[in-house]
Amino acid sequence: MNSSSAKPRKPGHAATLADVGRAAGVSAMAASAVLNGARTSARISDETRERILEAARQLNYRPNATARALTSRRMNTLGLATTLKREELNQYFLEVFSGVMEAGAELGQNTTVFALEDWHRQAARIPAFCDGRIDGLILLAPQLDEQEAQRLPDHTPILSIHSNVLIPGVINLEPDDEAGAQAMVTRLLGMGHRRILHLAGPEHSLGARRRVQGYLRAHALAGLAPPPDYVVDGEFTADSGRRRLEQWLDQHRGEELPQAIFAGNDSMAIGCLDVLVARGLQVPQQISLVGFDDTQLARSARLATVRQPLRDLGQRAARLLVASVDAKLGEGPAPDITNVVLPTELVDGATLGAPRSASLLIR
Amino acid sequence: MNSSSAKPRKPGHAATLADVGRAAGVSAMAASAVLNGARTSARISDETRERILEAARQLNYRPNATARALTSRRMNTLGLATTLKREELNQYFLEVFSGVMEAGAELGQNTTVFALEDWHRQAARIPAFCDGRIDGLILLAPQLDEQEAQRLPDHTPILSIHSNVLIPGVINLEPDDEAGAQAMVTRLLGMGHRRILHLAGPEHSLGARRRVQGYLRAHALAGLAPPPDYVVDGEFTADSGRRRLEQWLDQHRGEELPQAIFAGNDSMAIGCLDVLVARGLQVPQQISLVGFDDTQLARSARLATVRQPLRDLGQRAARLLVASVDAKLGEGPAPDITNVVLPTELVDGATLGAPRSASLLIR
DNA sequence: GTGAAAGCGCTAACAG
DNA sequence: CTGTTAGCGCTTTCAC
Repeated sequence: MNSSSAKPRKPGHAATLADVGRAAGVSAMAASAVLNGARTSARISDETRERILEAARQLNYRPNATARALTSRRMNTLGLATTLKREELNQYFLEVFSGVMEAGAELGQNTTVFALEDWHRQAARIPAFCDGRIDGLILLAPQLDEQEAQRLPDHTPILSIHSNVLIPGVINLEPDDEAGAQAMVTRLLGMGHRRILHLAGPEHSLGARRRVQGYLRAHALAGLAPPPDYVVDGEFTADSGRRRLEQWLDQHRGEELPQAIFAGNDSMAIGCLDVLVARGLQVPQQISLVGFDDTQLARSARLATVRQPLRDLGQRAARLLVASVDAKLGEGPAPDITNVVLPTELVDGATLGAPRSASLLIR
Repeated sequence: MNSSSAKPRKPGHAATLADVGRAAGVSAMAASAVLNGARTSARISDETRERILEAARQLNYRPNATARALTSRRMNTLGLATTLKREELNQYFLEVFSGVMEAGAELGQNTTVFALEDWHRQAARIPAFCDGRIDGLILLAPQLDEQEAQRLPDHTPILSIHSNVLIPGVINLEPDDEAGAQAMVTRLLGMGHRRILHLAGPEHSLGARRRVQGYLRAHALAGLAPPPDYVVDGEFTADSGRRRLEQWLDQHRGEELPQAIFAGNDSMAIGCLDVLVARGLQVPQQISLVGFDDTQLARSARLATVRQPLRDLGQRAARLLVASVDAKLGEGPAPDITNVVLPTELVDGATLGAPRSASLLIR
């Protein structure tokens, strides 16, 4: 047996454990024991161990992750499922993703992203993600109905962020949408704003609905009622913000211009800003504009907004999910949490000012 | 043998091929053949096939990706390695990533992201990514020296975007940095700007250096020379843009204010904008500001910038990489491309205007 | 101290 | 047409 010559593999093949063993003149599992620092390795002679380590170094040995996963039932990879539109980058995703990556990396986890075009249309793809390539799955702002939620696989730990429905057995993390919206609108009202247009997110988004509730409650608590038709549904994208505001302004031509716009999220606010600038309206002198989320867009546009702790949400999600995975593999206690609601806070910006005193009509 | 009863597995285990076979009263490989639609399956009786399909449906069978990968040597997953700073989200990454996801998804590929803190310090981690969990790796704006490049594993196809060095055997995609910078500066000069401060990216970034070259060449071609100390190195982050500009302005107090700032990328430009606004300077009436990249930040801040086709870069990367993977597995020809340079284009914005006529001193 | 054997879930190449 | 066998690379258990 040519056990001495470490035969060079043609490029295209990684060295295997057997290769290392062969090169070191030992069995593959002796190599395995040494390279894993397993307790078995204590019972291997120092000389042999050295030879094995040297051979591994020479051959540039890297354990194959898929083979390892097959036995350990673990890939050390987290999945993050989200909708990513072709047209517009999702800043909300980027913030959460970055938190997941960060906390995941600290726990030795990689992150794989699954992009869905639409939760309802593609819900059937979710079980396919849980085919062993990831150990746990984070659903980012999923919109599933009861039925779809029931069909989620139960052999892979799942966690949702900002979910539309509470899914049994699935931890959910979310910001306090209603309180955040209420605080922002209360602030606007406190500054004297009375005609506050709310460009809301989509009808089917629970978070969007809660922000509307906050908007309404702030008014109610102040003993006020928003003007009629002052809540408009949109899509959580800049393009939607742009189009909906245009449309609304066209429909309300000749009426008094709102004193402020409270957009359902930062992207929509950016879309609104485009429209206002295009119409030559001065922000915030003639009209104030605030968003929701506190993504980087808000910071770059100097937008006043409601901060939700997106990065923190992502970090917590990763940590809780890893704990769930550990628990499933019998390596720790399962997190005894089901639903976490994180607080929001108001963020100042250049787009928020006192309401104008003069009357200004939409044209 | 209790071959008839599909014994319900305790949750926590996915159904295996053997389970399906057992439930259908056939062998695992009969099940495999049917479920893969392999040509072998043509030779299985319709009745058996039905039973197998039914059992699979009942058990909610999903083939295990890691087991499959072990034989097929393919995970259908692309890796994307990048630096992600804790403090600041990388918009450049988001754009490219989104292109990779998009084109990858069309080819049935998932995307796993690997975050490095620093290319040099963590270059040694790269081979570990290529341990079978991904089929090919994209290096996003890597900064490797010759030695580190040599140590890249050769058993996994690798492709770089905007690489610092041309790595043998690694396809590289990049924008035409120099031409883009030159075009922008030529435009500024054409509008009458003469004192154009260039806040460049880091010294060790080839892209940043090329942008400086473009800046200088534009001047040279116009028969002009930039004022002394008008090229300043920075870090490609908003924070760096902020700090470096502050610093520079402090050092040049009492001198004439630049007429324009050409930032090395959009993030830096946003940082500059913060400083200018904080100092009460009007953009673009008193000073123009332009960036580079055309990320979403530019759009939200209405920043004039140089567009590099980041998304397209990502898409091409994914397609070329998949082709390389196919080729490696003997399923197609290898792409015969080594280096692709994509054109840039100028993007208008609200931060670019004619140079002020009045003199204005830094204070 | 070290090696042999079995198995993770799947597929491919054979026999029956 | 169907079942058996072997093996992908690794780990774990158990003899030696």
